[in-house]
Order: sequence, then C-alpha cells, then structure tokens
Amino acid sequence: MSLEPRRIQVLLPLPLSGPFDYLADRSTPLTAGDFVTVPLGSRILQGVVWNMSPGKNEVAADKLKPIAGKLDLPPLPASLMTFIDWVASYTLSPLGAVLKMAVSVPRVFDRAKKKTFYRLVSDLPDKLTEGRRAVATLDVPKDIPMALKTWAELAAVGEGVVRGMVKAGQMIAVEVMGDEPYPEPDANHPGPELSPEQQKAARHMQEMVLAHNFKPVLLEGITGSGKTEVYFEAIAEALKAEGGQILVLVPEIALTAQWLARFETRFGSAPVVWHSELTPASRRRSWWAVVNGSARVIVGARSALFLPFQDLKLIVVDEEHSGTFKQEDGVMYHGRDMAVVRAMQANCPVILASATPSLETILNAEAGKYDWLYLGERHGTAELPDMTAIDLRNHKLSTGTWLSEPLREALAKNLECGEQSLLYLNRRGYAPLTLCRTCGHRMECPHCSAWLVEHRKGERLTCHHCGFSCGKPNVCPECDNKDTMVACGPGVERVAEEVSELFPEARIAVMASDEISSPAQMRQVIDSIERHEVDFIIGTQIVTKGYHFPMLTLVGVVDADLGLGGGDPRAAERTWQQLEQVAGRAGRAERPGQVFFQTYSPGHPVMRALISGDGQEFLEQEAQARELQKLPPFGKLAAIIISGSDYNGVTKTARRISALAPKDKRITVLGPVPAPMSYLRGKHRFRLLVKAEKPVKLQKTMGQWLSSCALERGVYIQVDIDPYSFF
DNA sequence: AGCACGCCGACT
DNA sequence: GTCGGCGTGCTC
Repeated sequence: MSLEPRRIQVLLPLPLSGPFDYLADRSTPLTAGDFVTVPLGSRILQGVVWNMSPGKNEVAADKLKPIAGKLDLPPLPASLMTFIDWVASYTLSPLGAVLKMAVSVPRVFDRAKKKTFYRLVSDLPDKLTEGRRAVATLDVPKDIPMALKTWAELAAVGEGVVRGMVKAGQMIAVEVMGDEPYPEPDANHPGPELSPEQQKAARHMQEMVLAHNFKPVLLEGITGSGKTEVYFEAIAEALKAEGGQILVLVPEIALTAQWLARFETRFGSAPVVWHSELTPASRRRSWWAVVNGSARVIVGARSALFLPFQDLKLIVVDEEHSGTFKQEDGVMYHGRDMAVVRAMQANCPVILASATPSLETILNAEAGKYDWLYLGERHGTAELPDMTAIDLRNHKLSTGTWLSEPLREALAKNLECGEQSLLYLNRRGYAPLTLCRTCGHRMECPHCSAWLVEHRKGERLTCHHCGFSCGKPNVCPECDNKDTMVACGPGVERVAEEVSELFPEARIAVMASDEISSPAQMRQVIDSIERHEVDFIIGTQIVTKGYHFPMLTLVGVVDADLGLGGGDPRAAERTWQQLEQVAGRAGRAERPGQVFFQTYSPGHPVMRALISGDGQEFLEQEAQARELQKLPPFGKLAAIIISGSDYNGVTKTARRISALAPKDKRITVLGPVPAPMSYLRGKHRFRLLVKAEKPVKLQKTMGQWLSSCALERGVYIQVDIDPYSFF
C-alpha cells in the first residue's frame, strides 16, 4: 500500500486561469470542494480543492508543495463548482477570478465557530414562574433556535431565567455553525387577495415549481398589475417543500425597502439579503445561512448567484430588462443570463419578471423557449395613464427654462388639486456642461473624456465617471476672462430650481443617487412622499424602481429624447423601457394619471409606441433591425477592450489584434473605435466588436485568437461576451 | 491579487 | 554610498 502523498488541484481566489497542484497526505480525508490552506510564494492562502487528481499540464515535482491544512467548513457545493467553471469558460475569465466572487466573504473562514442556540421543548409543564412563562409564551416561529441573549431580550427577562430553563430541561441546546439562524418565511401566512388573472398566472408557476424541472418563464405584467404578488405565490409553493432554497435577483437591493416590506407582508418575516453594501458581519451571517441551508429565501444583487446554495428550487429575476444586471468590470457577466444557466444546472424553474421585458427575453418567449405569462389588468380600478407628447418644436422653451407651457399648466393644475407630480430627467446635478461664453472652452475631466457636471452643493464640478471634482472657476482656464463660465443644459437640480421659481409655495423632493446615499435615507424620502409632504418629485433613474405613490397622478418627462442619440442599436429599446417604467408611476390606486413627454421628435417609433400604448409594433421593428444586422439573439457578439495609459501603444495593439482576427467568413470584426468612455481614469480605451454567426464557437475562437496576440507592456485587453451596449 | 526582485533619484 | 519609488512577472 502506497502512502505517497497524492497530487490534487487547488483553486485559489486569484486571477489565475486554473487550479494549482499541491500534495496532500493520503491519511487526511479530502474531497473536491473542501476548503484548504496552501502556501503560495511566501504567503498562506485559502483555496478550494477543485479536483482530487493532478492537473493536465504536469508541474515539475520539485515545485510541488504540500497543503498547509484543511478548514472546518462545509465543502463548496458541487453545483456551485460547476457554475463557476461554466461562468469562467463562457466569459473567458480566469477561473480563480470567478471563484473569488463566490468566496469573498470577509473573515468567513476564521469565525466559523460552532455556536449554541436554544429552543423550547414541546411538552412544557403547565406551572411556570412568571419569567419562564414570558419566555415560553413568546410569539416567535417554532423550531427556530435563538441565542440565549435573544431569548432574554425578547422576553424581557434576565439571561439567568433562560439558563435556568435549560437546566430544568425546558429548553434544548442546538449546536449551529455560524450565526443565529434567520426566521423562516411562512408560506401559509395570509397574503393579499389575488385577482382571477393573477391567480391563473400564479397557478401556472406553482405547477412549474412542483414539476421540479428547468423551465424559464417570462412573467410580463404592465406596471400596477401585481407581478410581485404573483411570483410570491411561486415562492410560497417552493417554501412548502421540506427543504430547498429560493433566490430572488433584483437590480439594486439597497433601494428596495418597499419590496422587502411587501415580502414581509406576504410571508410574515424578512428574507435573507445579499448585496455589496452589507457589513462584513451581516455578510458572514447571510453566507452561513445559505451554506447550511437555513436561509430559505435569499434576495440579492447579481453577485448572489455565486452563493453556496445547497438545493435551489426556484430563481426569480425581477425587472429582468434592467441593465444593472450586467457586470461591466472584472468578470463581465449578465446576471439575468447566468441566472438562467444556474437554474438549468439546478434543474429548477426560473421566472423572469418585468413590465418591459428585454427584446432578448421576448424573442425567447416567442420562440417557445420560455413560457410566457401576461398580466394586462391594473390592480383595483386604476386605469392606464393618459400619454401625451409635447412637441418642443411648437412649444419653444425660453432660454434657461426646461418646462414647456403645456407642462407648466398641467403641473399648476395638478398642484391646485392637491395631487403629486413627478418630473423625470435622467441626469444628476445642476448642469451637464459648463462652458466659457467668450472662447467656448468646455470644462472637461482631466482623467476621462467626459464633461464635468456642475453640482449646486458647494458650487463644484464633478466627473460622474471617476469622481474627480473641483471648484467652479470664476476665470476661464483657457482665455482668462472673468465671470464668463456658464452652465449649459439641465440636471435635476436645475429643474428643481425652475419648479421652485414657478411654484414658490410648493414642497419639492429631489431624488437622485447622489442625494440619497443610504437605504435609510431612501426610506425617509419615500415616507415623506407617502405622507404627502411633497408636491413635486424631481428624479433620475432611481424613481423608476417600482415604488408606488397613490397620490402621484402626473408624470412629466423633461427630455424624452435623452439617450436616443448616439447610434447604439439598444438605445431605442432602453429609452422605451425607461419611459414606460416612469409612465407607470402615474395614477395608481383610484386616480387616473397623465403623462407628458417633452420631445423634439414626436414621430420617433419610441414616442409613437409610448403614446399609442402599443409596444408591439416598435419591438417588432427592433427585432427586425437586429435580425438584419445579425445582432443577438440572431448572432453572437463580443467586445474586446484594449486599454492603457500610452495612447500609441493602445491604438497600435488594437489594430494588430484586429489584423490577427481569425480568417472566417462567419466572423466580422468592427473597429477599433474609441470605447464609449474613450479616456477613463487616466487610461485610453479602444474597442473592437466581434460579430459571429450562431454556429461559431465564440469563446474557443476568441481564446485562441487573443492568446496568439503578444501584448506589449502597459497594454491590457479585456473580453466582454454579450456586451450590453452594442456601440 | 500580493509579494519579491530590480533598476534609477534624493537623502543620512 | 544607501533608502525607496513602483514597474514587471511569478506563484503549484
């Protein structure tokens, strides 16, 4: 019998393309997925056993080091390892970089101590002391063990009382890895009444959950149709099973206090949350709850896909059309698409919900690859808002104002009626551009190819791409003339200024990401709107995130054309989605709503679709355009970003990569052109677009192609499979 | 990602 | 003469 140490593969959470071989003692029990510590260079790192056999490319025997130890943690579930492998090869990212997303839990390893929790026994004696009775009659979910301290606090007794009950056998100690478990959402908690239409959709999804098969479903529902309540029923169905976990992906968890409140109303307790702004302690607690299976429902941002679920029963992607699901740096992946893959690997259904589904998803549904459920009725008696385009060619704006006569009148009338109005402009700050009246000099960011945006707070100019900021100059840096710098164009702050001049008495709230920095602050603003302490809401994108305000009956889109320029084939679709979402804010509950779009091109297909309320024709046009250009989903698309601080080096490399493109008729390489942000954080960026016909194995082709291009120093390339912007 | 190794400027 | 700047490249 050989007692020679065996060679195993260990993957480290570093941007390395694959696992390293290490030596492991045959007497230590190890399996794939186990967390180990290994020496790397001069340091000791935590890694994951990726394979119990050596790697393909033989490493010299004298380089091999033995593993340093094994961590007392549950192994990474095999399903997550499969997913990590898949994501790495699909996105052409280093395997270790993908692993890092799954194990970047601060101090998760060192604090993995066993903790003791307590639960009540079922057969308690009738006679108890007053303190013990308080503990025994607490209204807490059964079978959820809690810390001694928690019991004492909830029952308002001393810890001694609880300790006494343990001694008397009235409570049982339970050993749990990690922190206190979360309460389990109650599937049978009485929820809101569903309309027949909602019930029908809910039943379909419940059946999918029971079938326990991979199946994507598009849940399309106009704003106010109660999509959330419908997929809650699918979640409830999955919860009824003995074990298993449900993942809900949302675009920006930090801002969805209203969503969490609705969840609690339906299920009696909050779900486990996961997003980048969690404190290290709650991050660790959530991670543990997921890995030990005690977290039944997890709601999170796209990174939640990489949590160590033991047994996924259902995935929901809310607001599936949202661009924020696309990670644009590091490992570039699309959360919605990866959610579908994760569901496929877990063999469970995946629900894609949206009022304005992405074209990709609609086409998948039309092709029959996805089931398609449609909710067309607004909840209660609310009717669809009235959509009106204001042609700015006929209603000229006077200089320095941004609200046309008809919109001002409508706002005045709405204020008189005591109802709330929302003005939407997807632009933060006061003015997007500052220029010199004398010489025309534009204030640009020294590190990016972007204009500096003026913010009223502190009279500062700020770059929205890299955060650079400086005071607003009195003297033109170019021609030295004094007091010639003027603000051009509107941001939300400037519209707010105009509104306060028009209606000096009115109460105004500005909602923009730089005004609202925490969920608590968001909560505050929402509360004050709900309490009707606000007449006018002036907001950017963040107002489209699914809040409803019953007194909000008028929406004005300050610049409906914003975002249509450029030439990005996705711009029209995005604008349509955004404006449709904003329009949905108007006239919920029992009050009809009005929506006004200020535009210079009321004949644009997007505007026509919005006004007629029929997106069908518009989407068909978009689909045709994509098919003609062989853009996704009719073909494959990837971007190569070449960046570096040396402009010549970058352009030279970009041209060389383009020249070395595979000679294949089915592959077209466009560019290089300056990337959307061609100068970002001090680095020049150029982009190549790779268009390929569907049968082309894009990852394999690109991998071979790019590894054949030797890079000069200081030049970096990055691949973006399925780029979000087609530019 | 770290961390060493390495090759050029201002200090005791 | 060294201390140290951070550029490049390796880590089983």
